[in-house]
Amino acid sequence: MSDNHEIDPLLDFDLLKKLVVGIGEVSDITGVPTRKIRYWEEKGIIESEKEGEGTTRRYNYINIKKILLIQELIEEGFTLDAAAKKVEARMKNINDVFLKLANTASNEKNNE
DNA sequence: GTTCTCACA
DNA sequence: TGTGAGAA
Repeated sequence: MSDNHEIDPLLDFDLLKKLVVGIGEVSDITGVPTRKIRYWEEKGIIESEKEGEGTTRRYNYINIKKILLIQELIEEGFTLDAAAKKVEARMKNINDVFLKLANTASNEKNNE
């Protein structure tokens, strides 16, 4: 217990992009059993990336986030489909907002 | 460690 | 909706 990162993962995009782990790690971190994760993926609720020639699933931080969010919603009583739908909508909305912010920023830049 | 499939609750 | 077990 000597790893005291003073960095904020949410602001370190390089770190975020390096956070691509196997299903075992994801299961370990999120507490969601590997079989559950595969089950969700089988249902089309989440997507994982197959790394190169291997068949093992790899998960980036977005997938992990998705798994965490869906798990929380399910624990709150939502069905799997409902939880997945909500998470999808939330992530899309967030993305849209940031795209608008990016456009606003570039517009102000061009305006000058 | 990972994958899949069949079966069961 | 999620798990157990067997096999590769």
